[in-house]
Amino acid sequence: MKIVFMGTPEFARESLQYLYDDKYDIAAVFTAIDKPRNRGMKPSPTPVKELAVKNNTPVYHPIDLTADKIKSLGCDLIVVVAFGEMLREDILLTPPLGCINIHGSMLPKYRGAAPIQHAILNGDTITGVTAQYMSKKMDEGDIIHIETTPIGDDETSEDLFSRLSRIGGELLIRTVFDIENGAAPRISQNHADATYAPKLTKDMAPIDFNASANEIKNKIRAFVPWPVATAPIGGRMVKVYSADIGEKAAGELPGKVIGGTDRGIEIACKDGTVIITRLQAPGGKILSAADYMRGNPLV
RNA sequence: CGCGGGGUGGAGCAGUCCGGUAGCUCGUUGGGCUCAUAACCCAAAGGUCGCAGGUUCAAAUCCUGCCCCCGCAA
Repeated sequence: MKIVFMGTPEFARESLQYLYDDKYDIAAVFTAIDKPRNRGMKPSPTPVKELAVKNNTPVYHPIDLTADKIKSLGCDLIVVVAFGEMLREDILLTPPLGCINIHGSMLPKYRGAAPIQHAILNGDTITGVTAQYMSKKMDEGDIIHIETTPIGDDETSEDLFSRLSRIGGELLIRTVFDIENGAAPRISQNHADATYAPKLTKDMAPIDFNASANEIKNKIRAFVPWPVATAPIGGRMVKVYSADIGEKAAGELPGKVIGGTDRGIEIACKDGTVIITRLQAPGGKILSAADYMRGNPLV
């Protein structure tokens, strides 16, 4: 079983690690080009590239991605996990066993770039990982397996990412095994139930306090570790990393900083209050609300 | 050489522009008050002001070099 793996971020790295651990023959890895990242903006390799190099696997970039190239690699199967590039149809048709993808939601829910964040943003209590055969259109392929998992009340996208990346890795192994043995199901999606999960952007970060406490808390959880929800406190925008729902009834003007308690910084919203418990001032570290309040004004 | 913010008792910050005995909130320790308290009152301890060099009668503060942390990019 010879596999070509395509992926870019941490989430994909985990899946690739599972393939290595199970001794699959990785003919080549495709990943995004080294991009300027981190402080200093120096070009650095993607997590997938780092792992591939460590395992002496040839690394290619999207510019090398042609059907001829895939043919020359002689692979049986292409595995795509969070690659960030669409595959053209001629490439999809090249490997004898097809192209499969691991997606961070229960398809057809949350097709698109940010399924994990949107599941939390919407307050879902369950999500999952889908293994699908890839089709021409994004995340519309036939489903092979779905593995579900509950979402915790205080779980952030960061937490869920790390859990789903492991679940995804295990699911991938199971899926590849089934394909190898001709036992993989193929269930077409019910397109009428499809929802979409577009990429989050920075301009979505400011919290709208005219929303309910529940919606605000979900947004805060969904936006960690990026782009991180923001709120105006003490005359500047601070990043909010966690919050609880207050008990007070509605009444104050939404967005008004009511005050600080031992639990955190309480801010009015549409149907009550939210209590910010961890936050980060511009240029500063992430602090508990109690630490923050010792040296920073609330108004 | 990409851009910007920051490093000050245990925690979070002010003071730096305009050099002149290091301050605030909290914590810690001791004492007091109280039926009682994480509340209140009194007191105390605790700091090479990131590191090194320079200027100066005098440097947290001005100059030079370095280290570390945070944000911008996804």
